Amino acid sequence: MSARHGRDRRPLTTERVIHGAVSLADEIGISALTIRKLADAIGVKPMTIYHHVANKEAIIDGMVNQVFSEIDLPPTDVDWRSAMLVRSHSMRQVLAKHPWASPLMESRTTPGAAILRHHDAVLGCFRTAGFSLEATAHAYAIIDAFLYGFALQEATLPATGGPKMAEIATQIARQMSDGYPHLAEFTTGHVLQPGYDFGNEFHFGLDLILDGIERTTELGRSVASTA
Amino acid sequence: MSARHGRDRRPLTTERVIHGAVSLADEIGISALTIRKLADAIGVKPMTIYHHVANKEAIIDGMVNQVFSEIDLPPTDVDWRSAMLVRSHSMRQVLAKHPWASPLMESRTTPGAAILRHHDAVLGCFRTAGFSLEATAHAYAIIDAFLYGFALQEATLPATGGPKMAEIATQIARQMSDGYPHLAEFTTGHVLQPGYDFGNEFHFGLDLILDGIERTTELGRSVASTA
DNA sequence: TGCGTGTGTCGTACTATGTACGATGCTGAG
DNA sequence: CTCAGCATCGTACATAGTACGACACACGCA
Repeated sequence: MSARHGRDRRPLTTERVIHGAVSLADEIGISALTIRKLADAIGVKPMTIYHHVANKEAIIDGMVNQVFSEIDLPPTDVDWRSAMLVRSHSMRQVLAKHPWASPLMESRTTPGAAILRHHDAVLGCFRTAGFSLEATAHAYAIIDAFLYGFALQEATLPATGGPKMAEIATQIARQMSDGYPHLAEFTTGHVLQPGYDFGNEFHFGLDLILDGIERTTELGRSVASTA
Repeated sequence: MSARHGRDRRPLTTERVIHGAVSLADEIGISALTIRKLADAIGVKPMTIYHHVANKEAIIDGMVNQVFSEIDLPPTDVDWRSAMLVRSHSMRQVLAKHPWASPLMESRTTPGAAILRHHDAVLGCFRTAGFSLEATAHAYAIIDAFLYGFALQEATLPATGGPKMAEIATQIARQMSDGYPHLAEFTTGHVLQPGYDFGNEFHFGLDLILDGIERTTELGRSVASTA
């Protein structure tokens, strides 16, 4: 604890501000992240922070950049599908660790180095595999839409499988049994079942999308259409 | 203008508060939406609002509920794929009209009637088409992940195709031509090309996903695998 | 007709937040 | 030892959400 809040003799750096902000946001959420609490967490007074960042927006920019830096880049020594599996799973993991990040990742107008490096690596993965620019755009757009959207959904789950969720859902289910029959059926018959884990939907969805991309890039090969 | 800010003799209602909040958020963004500005917009003093809603959170809840109510439900008189096309395109349109909504749609812990009705209708669409509960969960999860994620990406585009975007992108491209070669290539060779429109990725992605779902539900039929 | 009652509206004010401004203290070069 | 520069901080202001109580007006009843 004293390490956490203790005064550090070394001068504060921008990195320490950003790292502290990310950690604090992980704990209390981004909406509760205030300059004063952040100052407390890193052991300085509020105004000290402004000697290292221009304003709170710059802190958010730095936080997003750090999140990107935590995502594994697609490996260059395997086929594109394996590479995208690696980076997608890594991205899901990172976004689950920082639930506040998903809505911010795409909304930064001043991207940092880690963001540019990440996008460059993903684009390079597709291009190296022989994707046209258009096919690359298609693939990148749908994969990232899925990743961000899934992270958004996953971020709101109250500790998947927790007992409190079951209790709440049961309560809700009772009220909606008439009026929302399908919702009631789905909740009691699937979501509240013992083995249910929303996270499993990730693998299904990602495989489906990668399958689809693979198919569209195989136009020259002998592939049966679904007609 | 006098209609906009003029005092309305009829008593204020919760609906007027919510509608005003949605309109104002569309104009100035959700982060700039304050109680005082909202009060101005609907022609009352700030504290009057609190006679009709408990707090700002309740306003957000109501706003999300209204957004859901604007989304067309999947029609019940066509096949599931056509029905999902209708509701997906409607959802995309609504989320594009309310760019602030995407991050909030899935984060409400107290869903309103329109939200429940919407989810019930979508679940019913799949169940009526013969989807198992598990297949329904798969389909719903991946489709909504894509819809939310795409809306998130689309929300940040600075007026797709606008001239300002091209200027900015060109400036960025110059700086990143060394260090981010693929990003530079992609930007100048595709994004900045005349006919480019990110919105087109929506149809590609949605079709790919619906194709994939269709395939997984056709296990009994004669479909050639990609082996 | 006059009067209380309740409902919708508002004025004031308190707390929390981002952050501008200038003061203070420490550190290293001469 | 001195002093200049920089990291740190104290104070203060504008704006945010909203608690509390006052006010106005319409309406049922004597």
